[in-house]
Amino acid sequence: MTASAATDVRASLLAEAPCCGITTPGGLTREQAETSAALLKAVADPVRLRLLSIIRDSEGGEACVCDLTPAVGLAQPTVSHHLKVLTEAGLIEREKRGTWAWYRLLPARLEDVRSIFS
Amino acid sequence: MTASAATDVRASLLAEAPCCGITTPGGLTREQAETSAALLKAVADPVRLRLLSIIRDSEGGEACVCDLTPAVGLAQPTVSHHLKVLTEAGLIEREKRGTWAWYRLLPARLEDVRSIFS
DNA sequence: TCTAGATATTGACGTTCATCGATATATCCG
DNA sequence: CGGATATATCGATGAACGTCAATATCTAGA
Repeated sequence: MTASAATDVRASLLAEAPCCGITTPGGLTREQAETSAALLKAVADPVRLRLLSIIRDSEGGEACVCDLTPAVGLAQPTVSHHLKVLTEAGLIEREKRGTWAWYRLLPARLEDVRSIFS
Repeated sequence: MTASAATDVRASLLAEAPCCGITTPGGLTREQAETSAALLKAVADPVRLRLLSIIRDSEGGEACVCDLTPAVGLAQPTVSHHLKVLTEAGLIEREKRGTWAWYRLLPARLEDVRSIFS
């Protein structure tokens, strides 16, 4: 039996299912779901939510690691790790000024998060 | 040294930090962050996003496990597990009719997710 | 160039999580 | 009652994750 034949078999089994009407594929493809879930995973952490919140409420809309580390009460490498996750998700950006690294929100990406559930 | 004295010491160290201005506490408390993160964790999974999507797009706004299991292509206990996570997060509700269990969205809770980033 | 301080990276450890097979529970029907 | 079907629970397993200590990298200033 070929792979596509197996797919057809499953489709027909679905059609015969006693409790179900038409099987809707759902508006979300596997790829879309994985993309959205990856973005949501980046914000589904209490420390990262607090980091975003602190950056947003900081004067000038930016904060350096020397602010963030004591504010969340975790070790500096841990904070650096969380900032990296947020940066790779496109939610914040990093600007190095002198010895310090300043982080700012990227509002467009936060809008992407909102749009997942709209 | 008492615990509160240690807190004072850390506060003074913060005030002395060379790169920082006023240390803003951020609009989010530890508890609020944990509550929001718990809700986000429930939706930060590709399978659960697809389950929500399929339920939303199903006729009558409800779907049974016999629909959902083949639709996501995972084992039935796995789907049951994800539905339990969504139910405990308050995002869906379960109604048993005969042998089948039907799941429906709870829009108010989805609004809670949206409000986290508004 | 050398030292000190700020941040990033690495490696390890314990926990949480997604998944599945086996099994239990519950409902319908003959 | 007994068999068949739908769903939930249990237990195990491997992967992903959060955290930290140690270390590396980079910059400013003497």
